Amino acid sequence: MQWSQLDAEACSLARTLSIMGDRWTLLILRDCFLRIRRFDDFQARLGIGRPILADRLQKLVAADILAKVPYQERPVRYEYRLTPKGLDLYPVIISLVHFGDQHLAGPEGLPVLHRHTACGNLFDPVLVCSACGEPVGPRDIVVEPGPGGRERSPVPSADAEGA
Amino acid sequence: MQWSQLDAEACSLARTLSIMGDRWTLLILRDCFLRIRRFDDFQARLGIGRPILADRLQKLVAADILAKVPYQERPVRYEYRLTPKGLDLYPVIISLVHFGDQHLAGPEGLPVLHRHTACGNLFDPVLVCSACGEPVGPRDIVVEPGPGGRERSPVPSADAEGA
DNA sequence: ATAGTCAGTGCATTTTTAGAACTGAAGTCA
DNA sequence: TGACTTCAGTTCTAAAAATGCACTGACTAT
Repeated sequence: MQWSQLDAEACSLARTLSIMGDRWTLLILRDCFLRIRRFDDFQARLGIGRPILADRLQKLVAADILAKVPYQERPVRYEYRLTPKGLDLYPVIISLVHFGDQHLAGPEGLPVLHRHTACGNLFDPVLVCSACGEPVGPRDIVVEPGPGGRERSPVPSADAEGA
Repeated sequence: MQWSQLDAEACSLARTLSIMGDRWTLLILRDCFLRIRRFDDFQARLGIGRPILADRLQKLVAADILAKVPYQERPVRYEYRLTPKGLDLYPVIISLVHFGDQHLAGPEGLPVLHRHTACGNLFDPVLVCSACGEPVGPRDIVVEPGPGGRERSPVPSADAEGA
Protein backbone atom coordinates (compact mmCIF):
# COMPACT_ATOMS: atom_id res chain seq x y z
CA MET A 1 0.00 0.00 0.00
CA GLN A 2 1.15 3.49 -0.75
CA TRP A 3 1.08 6.26 1.75
CA SER A 4 -1.03 8.36 -0.56
CA GLN A 5 -3.88 5.86 -0.45
CA LEU A 6 -4.10 5.79 3.32
CA ASP A 7 -6.73 8.49 3.60
CA ALA A 8 -9.14 6.32 1.61
CA GLU A 9 -9.13 3.62 4.29
CA ALA A 10 -12.31 3.10 6.28
CA CYS A 11 -10.41 3.69 9.48
CA SER A 12 -10.32 6.93 11.40
CA LEU A 13 -6.82 6.22 12.62
CA ALA A 14 -5.52 5.68 9.10
CA ARG A 15 -7.19 8.87 7.95
CA THR A 16 -5.71 10.86 10.80
CA LEU A 17 -2.28 9.40 10.16
CA SER A 18 -2.51 10.29 6.50
CA ILE A 19 -2.21 13.88 7.75
CA MET A 20 0.00 13.51 10.79
CA GLY A 21 1.81 10.23 10.46
CA ASP A 22 5.22 11.51 9.57
CA ARG A 23 8.34 12.49 11.37
CA TRP A 24 7.69 16.20 11.72
CA THR A 25 4.04 17.13 11.64
CA LEU A 26 3.25 16.45 15.29
CA LEU A 27 6.36 18.31 16.37
CA ILE A 28 5.25 21.30 14.33
CA LEU A 29 1.85 21.08 15.97
CA ARG A 30 3.41 20.89 19.43
CA ASP A 31 5.09 24.20 18.71
CA CYS A 32 1.81 25.64 17.43
CA PHE A 33 0.26 24.85 20.82
CA LEU A 34 3.21 26.70 22.37
CA ARG A 35 2.27 29.76 20.31
CA ILE A 36 5.02 29.43 17.73
CA ARG A 37 3.62 30.79 14.49
CA ARG A 38 6.33 31.87 12.07
CA PHE A 39 8.35 29.98 9.55
CA ASP A 40 11.79 30.90 10.83
CA ASP A 41 10.78 30.25 14.42
CA PHE A 42 9.60 26.74 13.60
CA GLN A 43 12.73 26.15 11.62
CA ALA A 44 15.08 27.35 14.35
CA ARG A 45 13.33 25.52 17.19
CA LEU A 46 12.87 22.22 15.38
CA GLY A 47 16.03 22.09 13.32
CA ILE A 48 13.88 20.85 10.46
CA GLY A 49 14.97 21.36 6.86
CA ARG A 50 13.30 24.38 5.27
CA PRO A 51 11.87 22.52 2.26
CA ILE A 52 10.25 19.95 4.52
CA LEU A 53 8.87 22.61 6.82
CA ALA A 54 7.37 24.47 3.88
CA ASP A 55 5.80 21.27 2.61
CA ARG A 56 4.33 20.27 5.99
CA LEU A 57 2.91 23.71 6.72
CA GLN A 58 1.29 23.77 3.33
CA LYS A 59 -0.25 20.34 3.94
CA LEU A 60 -1.54 21.37 7.36
CA VAL A 61 -3.14 24.42 5.79
CA ALA A 62 -4.70 22.24 3.09
CA ALA A 63 -6.08 19.99 5.84
CA ASP A 64 -7.58 23.03 7.62
CA ILE A 65 -5.52 22.35 10.73
CA LEU A 66 -3.51 25.53 10.37
CA ALA A 67 -4.54 28.80 8.76
CA LYS A 68 -2.08 31.09 7.01
CA VAL A 69 -2.87 34.63 8.11
CA PRO A 70 -1.01 37.82 7.16
CA TYR A 71 0.55 39.60 10.10
CA GLN A 72 2.02 42.53 8.16
CA GLU A 73 1.85 44.24 4.77
CA ARG A 74 4.92 45.31 2.77
CA PRO A 75 6.21 42.84 2.50
CA VAL A 76 3.22 40.63 3.13
CA ARG A 77 4.24 38.07 5.69
CA TYR A 78 2.16 35.18 6.90
CA GLU A 79 2.00 33.26 10.12
CA TYR A 80 0.41 29.91 10.84
CA ARG A 81 -2.31 29.55 13.44
CA LEU A 82 -4.29 26.62 14.69
CA THR A 83 -7.84 26.48 13.38
CA PRO A 84 -10.68 25.13 15.56
CA LYS A 85 -10.06 21.79 13.86
CA GLY A 86 -6.39 22.04 14.76
CA LEU A 87 -7.23 22.81 18.37
CA ASP A 88 -9.11 19.53 18.49
CA LEU A 89 -5.76 17.80 18.17
CA TYR A 90 -4.92 18.80 21.69
CA PRO A 91 -5.84 15.44 23.25
CA VAL A 92 -3.57 13.70 20.75
CA ILE A 93 -0.59 15.85 21.68
CA ILE A 94 -1.27 15.57 25.41
CA SER A 95 -1.64 11.79 25.21
CA LEU A 96 1.63 11.46 23.35
CA VAL A 97 3.39 13.72 25.86
CA HIS A 98 1.93 11.78 28.76
CA PHE A 99 3.20 8.50 27.38
CA GLY A 100 6.67 10.02 27.11
CA ASP A 101 6.38 11.35 30.65
CA GLN A 102 5.39 7.94 31.97
CA HIS A 103 7.87 5.80 30.11
CA LEU A 104 10.58 7.77 28.39
CA ALA A 105 11.74 10.34 30.94
CA GLY A 106 15.40 10.10 31.93
CA PRO A 107 16.69 10.01 35.51
CA GLU A 108 16.50 13.80 35.66
CA GLY A 109 12.72 13.66 35.71
CA LEU A 110 10.07 15.25 33.53
CA PRO A 111 11.09 17.99 31.07
CA VAL A 112 7.96 20.03 31.80
CA LEU A 113 5.04 19.93 34.20
CA HIS A 114 1.45 20.76 33.36
CA ARG A 115 -0.72 22.84 35.62
CA HIS A 116 -4.47 23.00 35.17
CA THR A 117 -5.43 26.65 35.52
CA ALA A 118 -9.03 25.84 36.39
CA CYS A 119 -8.12 23.97 39.58
CA GLY A 120 -4.54 25.12 40.08
CA ASN A 121 -3.01 21.65 40.38
CA LEU A 122 -0.29 19.84 38.52
CA PHE A 123 -2.04 17.02 36.74
CA ASP A 124 -1.97 14.05 34.41
CA PRO A 125 -4.44 13.66 31.56
CA VAL A 126 -7.00 10.89 32.08
CA LEU A 127 -9.22 9.52 29.37
CA VAL A 128 -12.81 9.03 30.48
CA CYS A 129 -16.07 7.86 28.94
CA SER A 130 -18.32 10.70 27.78
CA ALA A 131 -21.37 8.74 28.93
CA CYS A 132 -20.45 7.69 32.46
CA GLY A 133 -17.33 9.68 33.25
CA GLU A 134 -15.29 6.66 34.32
CA PRO A 135 -11.75 6.07 33.02
CA VAL A 136 -11.55 3.95 29.87
CA GLY A 137 -8.91 1.29 29.32
CA PRO A 138 -8.14 -1.03 26.41
CA ARG A 139 -10.17 -3.87 27.90
CA ASP A 140 -13.25 -1.76 28.56
CA ILE A 141 -14.30 -1.22 24.98
CA VAL A 142 -16.20 -3.19 22.35
CA VAL A 143 -15.85 -2.05 18.77
CA GLU A 144 -19.01 -2.24 16.66
CA PRO A 145 -19.35 -1.62 12.94
CA GLY A 146 -20.56 1.90 12.18
CA PRO A 147 -22.47 3.28 9.20
CA GLY A 148 -19.27 4.19 7.34
CA GLY A 149 -17.64 0.81 7.85
CA ARG A 150 -16.56 -1.52 5.11
CA GLU A 151 -15.90 -5.22 5.44
CA ARG A 152 -12.48 -6.46 6.33
CA SER A 153 -10.97 -9.61 7.62
CA PRO A 154 -12.80 -10.52 10.82
CA VAL A 155 -11.23 -9.55 14.07
CA PRO A 156 -11.04 -12.14 16.85
CA SER A 157 -12.54 -9.89 19.50
CA ALA A 158 -12.87 -6.20 19.88
CA ASP A 159 -11.00 -5.59 23.09
CA ALA A 160 -7.31 -5.87 23.68
CA GLU A 161 -5.06 -7.43 26.20
CA GLY A 162 -1.48 -7.56 27.30
CA ALA A 163 1.07 -10.19 28.23
CA MET B 1 18.35 17.72 12.98
CA GLN B 2 18.42 14.05 12.19
CA TRP B 3 15.66 11.69 13.13
CA SER B 4 18.06 9.49 15.06
CA GLN B 5 18.82 12.30 17.52
CA LEU B 6 15.20 12.97 18.36
CA ASP B 7 15.08 10.70 21.39
CA ALA B 8 17.75 12.82 23.05
CA GLU B 9 15.52 15.90 23.06
CA ALA B 10 14.24 17.14 26.41
CA CYS B 11 10.69 16.79 25.19
CA SER B 12 8.39 13.92 25.95
CA LEU B 13 6.61 14.36 22.64
CA ALA B 14 9.86 14.16 20.68
CA ARG B 15 10.89 11.05 22.61
CA THR B 16 7.57 9.38 21.99
CA LEU B 17 7.71 10.24 18.31
CA SER B 18 11.21 8.81 18.05
CA ILE B 19 9.46 5.46 18.55
CA MET B 20 6.12 6.05 16.87
CA GLY B 21 6.52 8.97 14.53
CA ASP B 22 6.54 7.12 11.29
CA ARG B 23 4.00 6.06 8.74
CA TRP B 24 3.33 2.56 9.98
CA THR B 25 4.02 2.09 13.66
CA LEU B 26 0.72 3.43 14.95
CA LEU B 27 -1.20 1.39 12.41
CA ILE B 28 0.60 -1.73 13.61
CA LEU B 29 -0.29 -0.81 17.16
CA ARG B 30 -3.92 -0.28 16.23
CA ASP B 31 -4.00 -3.86 15.00
CA CYS B 32 -2.29 -5.03 18.17
CA PHE B 33 -5.17 -3.53 20.16
CA LEU B 34 -7.50 -5.48 17.86
CA ARG B 35 -5.70 -8.69 18.90
CA ILE B 36 -3.72 -9.11 15.73
CA ARG B 37 -0.48 -10.77 16.72
CA ARG B 38 1.19 -12.57 13.83
CA PHE B 39 3.50 -11.38 11.11
CA ASP B 40 1.44 -12.49 8.15
CA ASP B 41 -1.76 -11.17 9.67
CA PHE B 42 -0.27 -7.72 10.12
CA GLN B 43 1.11 -7.85 6.63
CA ALA B 44 -2.15 -8.89 5.01
CA ARG B 45 -4.33 -6.44 6.93
CA LEU B 46 -2.07 -3.42 6.55
CA GLY B 47 -0.67 -4.02 3.09
CA ILE B 48 2.69 -2.98 4.47
CA GLY B 49 5.90 -4.19 2.86
CA ARG B 50 7.36 -7.19 4.66
CA PRO B 51 10.81 -5.69 5.21
CA ILE B 52 9.33 -2.60 6.82
CA LEU B 53 7.01 -4.65 8.98
CA ALA B 54 9.92 -6.76 10.20
CA ASP B 55 11.89 -3.62 10.99
CA ARG B 56 9.04 -1.92 12.87
CA LEU B 57 8.16 -4.98 14.90
CA GLN B 58 11.76 -5.38 15.90
CA LYS B 59 11.93 -1.72 16.98
CA LEU B 60 8.72 -2.02 18.99
CA VAL B 61 10.15 -5.05 20.76
CA ALA B 62 13.37 -3.14 21.46
CA ALA B 63 11.25 -0.32 22.91
CA ASP B 64 9.43 -2.81 25.18
CA ILE B 65 6.10 -1.93 23.61
CA LEU B 66 5.63 -5.37 22.09
CA ALA B 67 6.97 -8.69 23.31
CA LYS B 68 7.87 -11.54 20.99
CA VAL B 69 6.52 -14.74 22.46
CA PRO B 70 6.66 -18.26 20.96
CA TYR B 71 3.28 -19.77 20.25
CA GLN B 72 4.49 -23.11 18.90
CA GLU B 73 7.59 -25.29 18.67
CA ARG B 74 8.77 -27.03 15.48
CA PRO B 75 9.10 -24.81 13.81
CA VAL B 76 9.37 -22.19 16.52
CA ARG B 77 6.99 -19.38 15.61
CA TYR B 78 6.61 -16.11 17.43
CA GLU B 79 3.79 -13.69 17.89
CA TYR B 80 3.82 -10.10 19.06
CA ARG B 81 1.88 -8.98 22.10
CA LEU B 82 1.46 -5.64 23.79
CA THR B 83 3.43 -5.25 26.99
CA PRO B 84 2.04 -3.20 29.90
CA LYS B 85 4.00 -0.27 28.47
CA GLY B 86 2.38 -0.87 25.10
CA LEU B 87 -1.07 -0.93 26.68
CA ASP B 88 -0.37 2.56 28.00
CA LEU B 89 -0.49 3.75 24.40
CA TYR B 90 -4.22 3.23 24.36
CA PRO B 91 -5.10 6.88 25.00
CA VAL B 92 -2.90 7.89 22.09
CA ILE B 93 -4.66 5.55 19.69
CA ILE B 94 -8.12 6.50 20.96
CA SER B 95 -7.36 10.22 20.69
CA LEU B 96 -6.16 9.82 17.13
CA VAL B 97 -9.22 7.77 16.22
CA HIS B 98 -11.50 10.31 17.84
CA PHE B 99 -9.98 13.14 15.84
CA GLY B 100 -10.60 11.16 12.66
CA ASP B 101 -14.16 10.44 13.77
CA GLN B 102 -14.82 14.12 14.40
CA HIS B 103 -13.20 15.60 11.34
CA LEU B 104 -12.32 13.05 8.72
CA ALA B 105 -15.36 10.78 8.45
CA GLY B 106 -16.99 10.67 5.02
CA PRO B 107 -20.68 11.18 4.36
CA GLU B 108 -21.33 7.51 5.19
CA GLY B 109 -20.60 8.14 8.84
CA LEU B 110 -18.17 6.60 11.28
CA PRO B 111 -16.35 3.41 10.30
CA VAL B 112 -16.71 1.92 13.80
CA LEU B 113 -18.47 2.79 17.03
CA HIS B 114 -17.06 2.32 20.50
CA ARG B 115 -19.12 0.93 23.35
CA HIS B 116 -17.97 1.19 26.94
CA THR B 117 -18.62 -2.19 28.51
CA ALA B 118 -18.66 -0.79 32.04
CA CYS B 119 -21.67 1.43 31.40
CA GLY B 120 -23.02 -0.08 28.20
CA ASN B 121 -23.15 3.16 26.21
CA LEU B 122 -21.63 4.26 22.96
CA PHE B 123 -19.18 6.97 23.92
CA ASP B 124 -16.53 9.50 22.96
CA PRO B 125 -13.24 9.74 24.81
CA VAL B 126 -12.87 12.87 26.93
CA LEU B 127 -9.62 14.07 28.41
CA VAL B 128 -9.94 15.22 32.01
CA CYS B 129 -7.66 16.53 34.73
CA SER B 130 -6.48 13.87 37.19
CA ALA B 131 -6.74 16.39 40.02
CA CYS B 132 -10.21 17.84 39.56
CA GLY B 133 -11.86 15.61 36.98
CA GLU B 134 -12.88 18.47 34.72
CA PRO B 135 -12.22 18.37 30.93
CA VAL B 136 -8.93 19.92 29.88
CA GLY B 137 -8.53 22.08 26.79
CA PRO B 138 -5.55 23.81 25.19
CA ARG B 139 -6.27 27.08 26.95
CA ASP B 140 -6.57 25.53 30.40
CA ILE B 141 -2.96 24.57 30.89
CA VAL B 142 0.22 26.32 31.96
CA VAL B 143 3.47 24.59 31.18
CA GLU B 144 6.18 24.86 33.86
CA PRO B 145 9.79 23.69 33.64
CA GLY B 146 10.28 20.31 35.25
CA PRO B 147 13.39 18.73 36.81
CA GLY B 148 14.45 17.14 33.52
CA GLY B 149 14.04 20.31 31.48
CA ARG B 150 16.79 22.02 29.58
CA GLU B 151 16.79 25.58 28.37
CA ARG B 152 15.45 26.47 24.99
CA SER B 153 14.33 29.54 23.23
CA PRO B 154 11.71 31.20 25.41
CA VAL B 155 8.11 30.56 24.60
CA PRO B 156 5.69 33.52 24.48
CA SER B 157 3.15 31.94 26.78
CA ALA B 158 2.29 28.44 27.73
CA ASP B 159 -1.26 28.13 26.54
CA ALA B 160 -2.51 28.02 23.01
CA GLU B 161 -5.16 29.68 21.01
CA GLY B 162 -6.93 29.50 17.71
CA ALA B 163 -7.92 31.89 14.98
C1' DA C 1 24.76 51.57 -1.51
C1' DT C 2 25.10 47.82 1.88
C1' DA C 3 23.43 44.83 5.09
C1' DG C 4 19.69 42.51 7.37
C1' DT C 5 14.97 40.15 7.94
C1' DC C 6 11.73 36.77 6.65
C1' DA C 7 9.55 33.26 3.87
C1' DG C 8 10.33 30.49 1.07
C1' DT C 9 12.57 27.65 -3.61
C1' DG C 10 16.19 24.78 -6.22
C1' DC C 11 19.24 21.29 -6.46
C1' DA C 12 22.53 17.44 -5.47
C1' DT C 13 23.22 13.83 -2.08
C1' DT C 14 21.79 10.45 1.23
C1' DT C 15 18.29 7.70 3.41
C1' DT C 16 13.99 5.32 3.46
C1' DT C 17 10.28 2.91 1.35
C1' DA C 18 7.86 -0.09 -2.11
C1' DG C 19 7.45 -4.29 -4.37
C1' DA C 20 8.62 -8.66 -5.79
C1' DA C 21 11.15 -12.72 -5.25
C1' DC C 22 13.65 -15.90 -2.41
C1' DT C 23 15.14 -18.74 2.05
C1' DG C 24 14.41 -22.06 5.64
C1' DA C 25 12.06 -25.04 8.81
C1' DA C 26 8.46 -27.99 9.10
C1' DG C 27 3.90 -30.06 8.11
C1' DT C 28 0.36 -32.24 4.70
C1' DC C 29 -1.21 -34.78 0.82
C1' DA C 30 -0.91 -38.84 -2.42
C1' DT D 1 9.44 -40.11 -1.90
C1' DG D 2 8.07 -35.85 -3.88
C1' DA D 3 5.22 -31.84 -4.50
C1' DC D 4 2.85 -28.37 -2.27
C1' DT D 5 1.67 -25.33 1.71
C1' DT D 6 2.39 -22.32 5.91
C1' DC D 7 4.79 -18.85 8.38
C1' DA D 8 8.34 -15.59 9.37
C1' DG D 9 11.26 -13.44 7.77
C1' DT D 10 15.64 -11.72 4.24
C1' DT D 11 17.61 -10.01 -0.17
C1' DC D 12 17.58 -7.10 -3.93
C1' DT D 13 16.44 -3.13 -7.03
C1' DA D 14 13.86 0.92 -8.21
C1' DA D 15 11.29 4.79 -6.69
C1' DA D 16 10.20 8.28 -3.31
C1' DA D 17 11.33 11.27 0.46
C1' DA D 18 14.53 13.69 3.55
C1' DT D 19 18.85 16.34 4.27
C1' DG D 20 21.83 20.26 3.75
C1' DC D 21 23.16 24.23 1.67
C1' DA D 22 22.82 28.00 -1.23
C1' DC D 23 19.90 31.10 -3.46
C1' DT D 24 15.70 34.39 -4.58
C1' DG D 25 12.58 38.20 -3.71
C1' DA D 26 10.33 41.81 -1.22
C1' DC D 27 11.10 44.89 1.71
C1' DT D 28 13.43 47.85 6.00
C1' DA D 29 17.32 50.03 8.39
C1' DT D 30 21.69 52.63 8.22
